[in-house]
Amino acid sequence: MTNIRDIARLSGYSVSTVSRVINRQNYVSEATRTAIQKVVDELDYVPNAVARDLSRGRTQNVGVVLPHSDHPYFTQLVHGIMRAAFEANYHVVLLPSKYDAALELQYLEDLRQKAYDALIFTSHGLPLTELNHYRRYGSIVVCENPQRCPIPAAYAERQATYEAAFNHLKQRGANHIGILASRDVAISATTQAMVQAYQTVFGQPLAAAAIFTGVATPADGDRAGQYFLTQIPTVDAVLTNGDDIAVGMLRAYRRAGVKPPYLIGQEHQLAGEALNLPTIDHHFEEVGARAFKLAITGQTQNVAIPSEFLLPK
Amino acid sequence: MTNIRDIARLSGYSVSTVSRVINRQNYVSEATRTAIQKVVDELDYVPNAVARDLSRGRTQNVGVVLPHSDHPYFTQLVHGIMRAAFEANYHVVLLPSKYDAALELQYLEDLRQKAYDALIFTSHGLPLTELNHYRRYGSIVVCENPQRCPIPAAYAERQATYEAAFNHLKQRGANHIGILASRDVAISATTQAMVQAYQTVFGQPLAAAAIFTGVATPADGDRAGQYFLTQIPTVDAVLTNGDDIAVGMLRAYRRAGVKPPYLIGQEHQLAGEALNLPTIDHHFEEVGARAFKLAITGQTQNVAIPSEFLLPK
DNA sequence: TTGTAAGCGTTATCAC
DNA sequence: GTGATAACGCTTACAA
Repeated sequence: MTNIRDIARLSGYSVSTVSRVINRQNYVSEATRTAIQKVVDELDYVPNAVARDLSRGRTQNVGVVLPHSDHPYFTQLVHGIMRAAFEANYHVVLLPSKYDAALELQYLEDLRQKAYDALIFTSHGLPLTELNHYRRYGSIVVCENPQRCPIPAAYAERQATYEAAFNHLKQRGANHIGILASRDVAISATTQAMVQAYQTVFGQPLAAAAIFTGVATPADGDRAGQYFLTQIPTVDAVLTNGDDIAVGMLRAYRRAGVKPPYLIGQEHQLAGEALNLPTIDHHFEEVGARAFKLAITGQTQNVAIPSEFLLPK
Repeated sequence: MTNIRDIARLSGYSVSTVSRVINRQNYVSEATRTAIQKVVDELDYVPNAVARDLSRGRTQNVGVVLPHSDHPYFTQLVHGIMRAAFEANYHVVLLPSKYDAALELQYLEDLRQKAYDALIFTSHGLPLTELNHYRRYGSIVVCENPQRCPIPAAYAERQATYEAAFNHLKQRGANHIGILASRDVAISATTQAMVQAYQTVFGQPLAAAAIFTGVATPADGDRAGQYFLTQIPTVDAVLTNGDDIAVGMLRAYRRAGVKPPYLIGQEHQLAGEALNLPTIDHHFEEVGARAFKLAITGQTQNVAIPSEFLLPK
């Protein structure tokens, strides 16, 4: 592989002059520039990107940790991150984690090894304090409300919107409500927000049996439907964790020939619109863009983006 | 920043011995290993990832060029690529292109500069011959049928499936058919496949007016609906380029209070299932995984994955 | 305007 | 088992 020293030797100039030419800097005479460019062209030379990164001490890479890549939460977030990263001349590296603590730790170690300038956790299994500990090695941003933990964060402000959704159900006269969630209330801030909003609106805690967790795909929604059909048939309204998931749930009721409960979706996907479901738009693209900006500015700051409760048109 | 030479100096051993310790290699005495490890721990030392990449001459990065990241074709493809990349210990770098030739060229130049070990084009604006030209600098794979161009490719074999779809329409007695496409028939192999399938099934070319292009989002589907409503009201069946897009198109008819034509979707999304639309599953995840494998093995080979025409259950 | 030389932090080869 | 030293390929003070 031909390198900058080869060009220097063959052109008869020094390495630094060659460097100036390939980086289009000043202080090079036109004649010199032409002579060096000629050799560059002849040898089909280009500078090595990795050597540049090493020399500069940064990569312009931002790692994005994703538990899974097939959920709208993550695709929307990634989309927002990419838009902002592109504008700032950064590259987005996708890091699948499956909520595996060992993997998450590996990515933190990669940050420490300067493989990325910053790391964005769209979600995570490790405790926030653990993530926070790695901030000494590089910028880290999470996409959730970090509460008392002083770590940079951009996230959807869900509480008020969940309350609006439950108020909507209350006004419709729903009196036995279920919710669907991705992860258990003990470990997920999102699930906590839903449960908390229920309590605020209805003045009493949500029964544990009314919370169906482990839901990430339409097929899970179907399972949830079967659960409510058989275990809690009196449920008359369900706040699901995705329009797609609501559709999966409806499938179970349709199969059973039973009138489904009133469903509210999330993520503002098309499947919901097709069925005229109310939904919640969390504006995750905006969240992603803001997360990226925090990541490269390195400010310890929290940005909350308000969600929106949407009734079908 | 503490580096391997610091560790060598402080531990009293040489750089090479330190290197052996941090890379867990043999030929190091237990005592030496312990002594060096102690200094490593004290100084909180980790090797620099970029320096390693430079020294090794490769990055374990694969770049994935995406015209846009919000279309199911791309998300499914990326998902498949990520799965395969993860298994092979590669990292996926997302490269947005918007079909911009200058950007695509930039990414090819990045490959040439060894920023990536390989590049996957999920779609592209540049001619295949141009991409092929850059293969001398690194592995390149496209996700379409490259026809006569000898470039590695993994793609969905659509022709037979489009024919199945048109045959389905024929049997239902449809006699005025429209199609929706992302890009013009002149530049898109996908659009060509649809048009060609129509001709094969119906024995005559599809009228140019029956092809509505520039469709990528549900809103575009809505526009397409308005077009057919006002310009070609006799259309009684449309092969759309996405379930989501079909839903957008239905919206236009619903607004106008007009019975919509019979719609076929694509991508096997949930929106289609909600409305009982027939659809086409192109198995893009599998395509992505195969594309990745071609990318790292470097074989000049074409892999065609058959699509599937699906009637609603 | 150009050149020298010291980084950047590893890995790999070969000698001892 | 261990160590010198040469790559890897570039950027950037600083000197001339």
